[in-house]
Amino acid sequence: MSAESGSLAARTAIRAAIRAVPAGRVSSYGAIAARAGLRGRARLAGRVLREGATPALPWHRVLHSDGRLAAPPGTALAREQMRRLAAEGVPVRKGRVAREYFIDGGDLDALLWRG
DNA sequence: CCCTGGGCAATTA
DNA sequence: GTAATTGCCCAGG
Repeated sequence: MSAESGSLAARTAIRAAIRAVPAGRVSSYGAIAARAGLRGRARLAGRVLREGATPALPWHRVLHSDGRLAAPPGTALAREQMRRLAAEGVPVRKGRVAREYFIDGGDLDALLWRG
């Protein structure tokens, strides 16, 4: 059975994974997708955030594996993301967040942050 | 140590 | 076939 049989199920799992990220911590698309059981579908996670961004969905806690913001600097979106992260105690320097703030420790191999 | 550029692999709508 | 809020590699300064 292909896990993609239900894109809806995949999106639901991704949303749950994002909501599982506590304030003051961030995660990457890859980690979110893996956490949702969709290892290797980081892109799907990004699309879910972009298409299904809801107030209850902490999209601002999802960044690139490098720690950079998902949106390019200069955009209202990036500004909002940096602003929210800083409000939670996550300093953003040059549109980038320190790896120590990543819930996965900065390694997709060591993710399993499902604690 | 930090940053920039370009390219490639895989998946979904 | 195209585009997308990806991830990782290499090289240079």
